[in-house]
Amino acid sequence: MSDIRVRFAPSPTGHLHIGSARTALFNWLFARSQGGKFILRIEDTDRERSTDQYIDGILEGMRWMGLDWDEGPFRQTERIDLHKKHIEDLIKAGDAYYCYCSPEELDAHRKQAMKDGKPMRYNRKCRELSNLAEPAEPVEGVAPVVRFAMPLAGHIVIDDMIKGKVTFNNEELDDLIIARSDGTPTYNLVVVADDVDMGITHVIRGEDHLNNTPKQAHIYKAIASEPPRFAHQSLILGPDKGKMSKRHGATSVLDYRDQGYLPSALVNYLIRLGWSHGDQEVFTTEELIKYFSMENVGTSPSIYDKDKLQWLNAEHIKMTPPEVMLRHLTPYLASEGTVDEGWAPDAEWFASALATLVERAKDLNELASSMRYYILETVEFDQKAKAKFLKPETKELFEEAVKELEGIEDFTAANIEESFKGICERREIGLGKLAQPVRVALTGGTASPGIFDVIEIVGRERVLLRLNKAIEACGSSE
RNA sequence: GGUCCCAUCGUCUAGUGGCCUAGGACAUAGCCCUCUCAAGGCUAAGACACGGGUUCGACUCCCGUUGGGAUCACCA
Repeated sequence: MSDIRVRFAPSPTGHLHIGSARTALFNWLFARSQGGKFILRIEDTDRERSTDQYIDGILEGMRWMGLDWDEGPFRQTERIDLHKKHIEDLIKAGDAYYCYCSPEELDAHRKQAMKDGKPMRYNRKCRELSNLAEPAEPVEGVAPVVRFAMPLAGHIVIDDMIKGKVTFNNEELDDLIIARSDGTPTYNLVVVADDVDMGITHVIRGEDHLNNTPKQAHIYKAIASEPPRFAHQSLILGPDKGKMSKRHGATSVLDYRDQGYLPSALVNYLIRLGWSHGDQEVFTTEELIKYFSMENVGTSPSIYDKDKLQWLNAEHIKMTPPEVMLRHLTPYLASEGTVDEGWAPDAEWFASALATLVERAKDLNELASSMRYYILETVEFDQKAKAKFLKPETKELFEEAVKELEGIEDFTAANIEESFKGICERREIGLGKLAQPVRVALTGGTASPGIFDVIEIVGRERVLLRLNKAIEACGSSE
């Protein structure tokens, strides 16, 4: 056990984005590998855009990925009194001041600064007016915001666990708003206050927050606390090196679930984007916990590569034990109505059926649809396959196969193979001439696991039933 | 534009001054295996952005250039 405490703090203004999920994962792994605590906090201070529906989605996504939290979920909006107290204290201490500048005024300043090629910072008009000791003269009819008074000179060094030492000049830092004119606190105050209050020791987040860090570090100091350690991970980019967006693939974690990805595969992929352990590519989540270390986190942004994710998914499908796979696969089967949620097949049968399928499935949707011909009573023929293989002249072949299969004593793949090879020898045809039509008869299509395995797994009774249906489908020669 | 970050095959990366003729993986191409589809095996092609230093010696350290990214809200 250690005193390490990290947090994941999503804002519920959208789905659990793949990039946020990666941040959550880094935090979670750091906590789990160091014996620390992982805390979930919902940053819902943006009342306009936050919804409970998004919160539910985020929690669902995290549960699906297996990112369990030790404390929370806390909601920032429930902690608003604490935040307000901090703001009052800051004002009293002279670290913050009221600002009566109107949004229009500010906007005009920004535009002018942009035009002049100057930094777009607040001009600190009200700070000078208030001289920090006394509040600025209230302006009639204007509800003020509260700004944090940044140091005007000197510099601050952030010793980032990933990026190393990053230096910022204090004069570059803006007097950011910590309370809106309606009195509600804003993000930069709230994160710091909550992180202090929750005893967060390490802040691991996306690189897009790096520029906020010096400002927050000063707020930490002002509310009498040492800043935590920071670790800023690089971002995930789309294939065009721009921001990862829907054009590049799914951005919501739950979409990956729906597309048939195994959570362990997504986790594996996401962590390998910017972290490595020698030449190893495939990791179980347990291995990740064992090997994860901040030192091996990369510094450069990485591009999302769907192909590699897909490959990893296939690898994870191959290595997931049957009993775990059953749990993951059932919802996909159930959504097609193939089985119901409580499906409990014979464990041995399921394991051998799965073993034949696992080598050829890229995702769980594919796996489920192949599984159907093992589960259902009969199959529907693919029209093209039927036209090509279920011909009148095939009838006779099927009839012989039926007779042979009826005669096999021990209905195993090996015996079935022997018997089928006998048919082919007698008829002087290649195995393919027999296997393909039978494959269509049993699976409905032209691609499947080895035909002898299929026959064994489907079982004699259903095989004969389907073969006879196929004979009917062959029609008669005319 | 200011500030900050980043820079090895198309992509993810190994590499911490000599082990580098730069390794692995995905993707690509060819071959093998084969009852279909996969999986698998083998092989091929493919990178240190550029320019200066430092050093006996730079992919590795320093500086600059170029290129990419992030950020600059009464959003988080």
